[in-house]
Amino acid sequence: MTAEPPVPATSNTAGEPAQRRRRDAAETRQLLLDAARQRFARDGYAATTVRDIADDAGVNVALISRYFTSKEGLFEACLRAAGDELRRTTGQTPADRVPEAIARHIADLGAAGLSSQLSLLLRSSGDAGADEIRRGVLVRSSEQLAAARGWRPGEPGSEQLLLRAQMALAAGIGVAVLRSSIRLEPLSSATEQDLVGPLRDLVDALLPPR
Amino acid sequence: MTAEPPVPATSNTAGEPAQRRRRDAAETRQLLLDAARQRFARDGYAATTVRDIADDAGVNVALISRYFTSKEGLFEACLRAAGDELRRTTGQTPADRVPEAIARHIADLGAAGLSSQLSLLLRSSGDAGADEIRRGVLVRSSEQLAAARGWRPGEPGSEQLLLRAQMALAAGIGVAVLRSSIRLEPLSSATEQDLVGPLRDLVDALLPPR
DNA sequence: ACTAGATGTAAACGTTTGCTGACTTAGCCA
DNA sequence: TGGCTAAGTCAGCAAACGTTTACATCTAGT
Repeated sequence: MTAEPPVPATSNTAGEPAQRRRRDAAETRQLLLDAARQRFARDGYAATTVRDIADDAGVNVALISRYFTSKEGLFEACLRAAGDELRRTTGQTPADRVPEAIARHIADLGAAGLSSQLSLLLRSSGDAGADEIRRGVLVRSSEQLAAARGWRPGEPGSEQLLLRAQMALAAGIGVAVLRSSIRLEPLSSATEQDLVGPLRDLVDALLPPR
Repeated sequence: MTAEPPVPATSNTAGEPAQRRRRDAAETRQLLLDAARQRFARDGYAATTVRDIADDAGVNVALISRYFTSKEGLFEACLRAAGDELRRTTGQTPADRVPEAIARHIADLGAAGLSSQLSLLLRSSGDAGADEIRRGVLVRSSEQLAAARGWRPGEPGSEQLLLRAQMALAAGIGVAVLRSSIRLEPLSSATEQDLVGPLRDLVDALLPPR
């Protein structure tokens, strides 16, 4: 679980460390982020304890407070990371490739956990600050999604387009949760190839290509 | 666990009580169910305390243990109620009216809380029993949804249809949560009329009418 | 009217939670 | 090599949690 073989101190100047340094604040931070994202996405905020996260990361509990101030702070950091990831997808993807990109996100159940980053956006912490971050992430992503199909801010009559983009986003997130958290079969065992077809139909129906 | 809830023992012949009887086990049970459903759907299982629920219902905390054995038992009861409601929709609705039915569920943010019953299906309690109930509800509902478009159990090649039905269900639940729990605008303020069009496009794209 | 049992109340129990402060250890440079 | 600081450890606190226990009060049947 945790026992890492002792590693001699390396005077690594530039190269990425092949082995983990025994004390490395940046890496510890990242370990906590990864563990927290998975736990929060799968079990929700309130059901996850800081001791769970610390154990998963193989790190002492007190370091959560040190690096992220509080459990809330850790959650917000996870949310920001998921937001960056999602915005990268909805922003940098050509309009006709969006279904494939969403399918790739949803399908990735692995340790990288793109799917869990999606599920995270559905989890609430009860904290106003975190809720605002999540809402911002979702608004920006849906706006980027809508913009690819012709939506422009304030333009009359294009409000419908934003609404439809948010529904597409909701659909993607719903599928991700039912897959990775609820583990509904056969949805849970479906491969990326199984998902991309229906997702294309779904996205094209909600946001018709111009 | 053996404790069965005490029988209501109301000798009410026919007429519904115009005013609440000062002591009425059946009504107290229902008050707890309603309050719990809303709380669980909006805040999740772990974030909801039994004291919250009891206060919302205007009832003493200890009565949760009396009528539902435990917090878990109350959650399972909520899930069963939501399952009955959902099965009624997916089962009794003509195939071409499914989008309207889903839209009606999602749109209903009121006290009746059809929307919260949908959101509830996305919430996990961490308990194996509750998870099994929820999975059963979702499986049966998606099977009914798929059957309306030609799916038959075990029929080769129709597995795709079940997968698509589950994705449609996931989409509906995702929209419900983003609306009622996350309160994402403009999705949250959209009316039933705003929702039914996109939902029809979505359902028809995933499950083409035969 | 009386009583037994159903219904509701109040207070506390033991556990788990997030978080903190004092402490120890490792890494780095003079 | 010493020593200073960053990084990590440890034990424990106060609050909140679900649940239980002992008690009070209402209702229905006789």
